[in-house]
Amino acid sequence: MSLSLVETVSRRIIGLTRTSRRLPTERDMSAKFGVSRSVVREAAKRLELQGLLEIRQGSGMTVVDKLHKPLNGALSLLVPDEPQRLKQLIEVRLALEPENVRLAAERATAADVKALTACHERFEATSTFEEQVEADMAFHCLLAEASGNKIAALLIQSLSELLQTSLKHGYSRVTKDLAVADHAKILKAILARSPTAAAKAMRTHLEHARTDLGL
Amino acid sequence: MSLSLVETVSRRIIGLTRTSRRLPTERDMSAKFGVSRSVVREAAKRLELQGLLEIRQGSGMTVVDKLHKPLNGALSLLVPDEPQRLKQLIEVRLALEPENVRLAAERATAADVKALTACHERFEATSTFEEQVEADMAFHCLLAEASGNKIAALLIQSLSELLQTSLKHGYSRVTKDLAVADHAKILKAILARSPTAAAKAMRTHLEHARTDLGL
DNA sequence: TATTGGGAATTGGTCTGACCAATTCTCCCA
DNA sequence: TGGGAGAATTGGTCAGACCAATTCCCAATA
Repeated sequence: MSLSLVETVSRRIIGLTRTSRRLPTERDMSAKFGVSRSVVREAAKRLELQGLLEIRQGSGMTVVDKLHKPLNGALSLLVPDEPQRLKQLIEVRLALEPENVRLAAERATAADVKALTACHERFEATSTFEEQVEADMAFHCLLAEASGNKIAALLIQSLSELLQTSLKHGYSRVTKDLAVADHAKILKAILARSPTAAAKAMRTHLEHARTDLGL
Repeated sequence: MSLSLVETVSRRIIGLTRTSRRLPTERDMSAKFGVSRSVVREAAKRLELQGLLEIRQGSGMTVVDKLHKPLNGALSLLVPDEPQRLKQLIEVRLALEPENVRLAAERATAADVKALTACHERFEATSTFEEQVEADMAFHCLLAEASGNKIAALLIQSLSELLQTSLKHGYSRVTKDLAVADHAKILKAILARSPTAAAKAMRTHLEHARTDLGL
């Protein structure tokens, strides 16, 4: 069973994404690969759905790195009900994130720590709810990156985006200061290279978040 | 900003997937929706990539329920190196699965328990490595289902399939009996409605698995 | 000289119809 | 009744035309 043309062209386009932020046009790639424009379209659309490209009519194709996007789509389809999805998202984070920060306490690089610290300071300075959610989620994503586990990082990125989307509908934060304090404890534990303290602080933080959201 | 035709047709096709296991042909849907065949193709291809359809040349389109597939694809692209991916998969499972079985101990239905028991017995009866891996992974997927958290279930399904794919390359099991005993302990803890014991048993099991794989 | 607006060019989105490749169905023969 | 061959069906690819969104370029005005 040989590869379909679309699959073959998809792989060739992935090769192109490795060397340039902008891709040739559909027509150019069609000529270059010796296939019809519809095959190029299908291949490109596949890569768009996989989070590797962004395609704009009249503008062309940009290479992006959003491999978590497919999971966003899948989870939205899986649990269409938003409150229910929010509840399950929190549960999964309660599983994943303590372990992430435990690993982060062991593995975080100087660059990780620097990014986390900067993000934490940014969070402290936020004023609108939207800014708070964004900075909060960004901190969590950086923690997952610091774990050194790419799969965990992708999962958290997806979960965080879905959470952000859900939180845009009908929620408000009354306890930002508590979250800031929680994050500080997590960061402190990581700086101290104390996995157990980091995991404990994260559990506490997520339970606070769960309470905050009335779940 | 209005929906593209492809997006609109995708949604209409999703509607069709709710009522039938087989879909009309591209040509039929093209006529029915009043759009060109290429739009129907793109819409159908999107749903295929999302794990909702299987499309066969000459045969047509079958509705499936494989929402975890997009994540499989994403993770394969994210961590192309198989040993590295295996390592990270185990780490993520070490985070997710103890929490899954903790919830399962609280929430498992009679049907969950029945399915787990049957799966466990099937695992005991396996002889080839391939059968063992399949039954092992099936047990884990059922545990995640029993947690009542659909998101967790999807994640475990994806991780399990990727694990299975990886294990097809150059691994062999020398400690099936240990795995069977581990599973029995997990099942027993769930039957006893003991979340703490279940989580502990799962951690032990996964550490055994990690050792087994030499990671 | 710099900025803005309008029109042309470019790029993706959709359409149509033709033809190719894989699967299924039907009919006929042993 | 079962198997094989050919026809029909279904998805995969091609080519070219046209539509819709964006970018680019040039000219006019401040």
